[in-house]
Amino acid sequence: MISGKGVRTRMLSVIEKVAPGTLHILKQRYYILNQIQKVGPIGRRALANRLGFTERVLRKEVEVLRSQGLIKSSSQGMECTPTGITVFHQLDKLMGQHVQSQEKEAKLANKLGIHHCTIVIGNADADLSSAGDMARAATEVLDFLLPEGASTIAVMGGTTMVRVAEAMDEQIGSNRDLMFVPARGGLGESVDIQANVIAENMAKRTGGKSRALYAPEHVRSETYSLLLEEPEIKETLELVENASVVLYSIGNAIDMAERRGMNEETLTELENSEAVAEAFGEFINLNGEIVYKLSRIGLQSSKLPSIPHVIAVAGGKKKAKAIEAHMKTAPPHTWLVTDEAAANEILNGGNPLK
Amino acid sequence: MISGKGVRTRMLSVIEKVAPGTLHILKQRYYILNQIQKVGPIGRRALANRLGFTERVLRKEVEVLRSQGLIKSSSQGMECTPTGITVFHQLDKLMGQHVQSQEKEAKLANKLGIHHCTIVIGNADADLSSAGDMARAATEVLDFLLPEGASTIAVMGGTTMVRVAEAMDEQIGSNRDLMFVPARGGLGESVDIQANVIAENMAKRTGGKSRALYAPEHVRSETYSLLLEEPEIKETLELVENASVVLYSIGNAIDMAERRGMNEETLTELENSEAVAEAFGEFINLNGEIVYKLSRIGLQSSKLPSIPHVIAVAGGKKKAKAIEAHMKTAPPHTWLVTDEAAANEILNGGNPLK
DNA sequence: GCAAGCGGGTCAGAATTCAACCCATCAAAC
DNA sequence: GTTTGATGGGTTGAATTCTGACCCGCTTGC
Repeated sequence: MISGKGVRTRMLSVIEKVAPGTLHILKQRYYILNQIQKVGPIGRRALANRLGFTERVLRKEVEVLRSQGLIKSSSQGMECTPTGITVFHQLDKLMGQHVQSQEKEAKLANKLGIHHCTIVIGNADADLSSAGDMARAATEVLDFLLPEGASTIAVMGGTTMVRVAEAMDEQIGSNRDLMFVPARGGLGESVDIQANVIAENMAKRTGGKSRALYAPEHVRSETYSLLLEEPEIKETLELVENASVVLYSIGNAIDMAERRGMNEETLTELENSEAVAEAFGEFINLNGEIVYKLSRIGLQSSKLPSIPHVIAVAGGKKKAKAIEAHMKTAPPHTWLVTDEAAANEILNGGNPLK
Repeated sequence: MISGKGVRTRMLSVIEKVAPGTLHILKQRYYILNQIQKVGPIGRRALANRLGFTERVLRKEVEVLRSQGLIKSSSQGMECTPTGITVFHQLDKLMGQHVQSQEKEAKLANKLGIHHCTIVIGNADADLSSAGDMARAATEVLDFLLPEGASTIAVMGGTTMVRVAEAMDEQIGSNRDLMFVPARGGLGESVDIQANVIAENMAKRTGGKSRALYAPEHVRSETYSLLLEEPEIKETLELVENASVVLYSIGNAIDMAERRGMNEETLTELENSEAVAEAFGEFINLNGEIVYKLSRIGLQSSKLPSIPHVIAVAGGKKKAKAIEAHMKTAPPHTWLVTDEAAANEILNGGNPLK
């Protein structure tokens, strides 16, 4: 028998699939109703500041809510009507797990210019449990976004992704026909954290299939074009381009460069160009500009906008700058899974009280 | 225990309340997916014609659906992906009763420039049962739109509204605190079909409250302003202006004029000005322009855009022209409840095959 | 009385939507 | 083999909406 919670979750999932962005709108208005109800009569500017919205955006939302008779305005500020309170409670049940840290998630998503983010408790730098929590949260997001039937999921490598793979189980694969493919060729990492291995591991855990993508890192351009014509590689690359989800992590530029054993010269180059973040083998500076690129085979970050679902997993205070930089180039529908330490750092320089 | 259907209905209702317009979007895409799946590979123009959308609008919708991986395009046209079929079936369960006549409702709503309409089987001119069906459909729409808690409903008079009142029961009133008010003062009708009586009847049937609005029809302007200051009238009028729903019917201009015993002179005037429809005591021509107005006390049609929910009930082949004319001035969020005879007449001059 | 905070108004530029085209291409009919 | 019709996709300009940055009059609490 289907539980009420199951019905609701599945239902929102379908709606988000058919009308992408609805969940975003519902979340925003949920946060607004929640705050208005909790903080009592409050003004537009104060509320906008609280939720990290601009005044004008919040104003438009508020106008809708008022036209629906959910809130009313007076000279003291805005407050919920009885109808508004009732609707809020229903909405509360409806949204369930999708609104946890609530205001903080809204503020963070807003600041980063993306629609959704999930914040788990802790600091991935310090305690291992929050890394596991992020991984679990990532699989929940995946479970929410994926429809029944066949889907292709492009995955990247890295230690974070290893954890995500470990958090997966046959629940994800039930009623689904999943194909995991590495989003990029080898990036010089050690074997156990390579995308190939992770894709295979995910497939094993969820009862799905996987493909490998073996492509040497440094090749001359003639070899490169020949490689792309290899049937096996070509097929896999097509799968990657048409994937319905891409699952990846964001790293610190210097850490990643070292882990990948890049030479002294390149390291200096990266430092000079002020690279702070790495994702998809691309090193970017604080402005989100690509300053160095590894391996041209596989998914480029420029292709992300055309992938239906994009899930980024990264946490820990030390990764805050990298996340912030990366999100400047990420498409708005990117779903970030992070932890409180990173969130606080991004929002207000690490001060959780502000 | 809450049935699955109940959960779904209530849930969509909450979503529509918080994010008005969502249901409209879901419906549109439901119709599109439905057609694409049923008719097989089909082109943009052919599909747009089928559903009564303009090509450009359908194109935007289709682009969203494709970006979500629900449909794919080839030189033969568009068709559903396996994912799309699965999602459609889920959406089908989800929408349930909200999509009955499907394509026809979409076409009609589109042609009239409104978001929703409900079409019941039959011809209200010929058989009485479809008048009852419309009334029942209207109460269902009301049940869907109304939140829990307190709401004010402004109602008009007329035989159609009498039927709507008869279709109401305590189900509508459960968990709700309803107040029915006449939207307008007396319009010269016989007592049993006056808004006052209908409001009282609705209140009785749903366990709610009602207010009366007694205001003479023809008054000099001094008397008029004095009347508006009468506490009892003033209060009721404020309730009307702040109503969350207005429920009314549309009539044929000449029929209504006769029923209200208007004099020969005025009748001639109406004929000369080519009045075809009447609603809210306002007579309008084919272009939706007001050519004559009864009673200036109460809700004006110009105030409709600011009322959260607007439900119009009118059917029968003879009312087609009136409905069409009236909808030219009605706000887009008006929800029309009509019958097949009127719908066919409006869509293609009465030919149901076209 | 006064300042702070409130809702609401305004206005220009950016972004998006929409209609009305045209075009190369493909498939089926001739 | 050619023609014809329908396909998806591109483009352009008008209309609309969104959004940011203001200002204003008002109420409220000090």
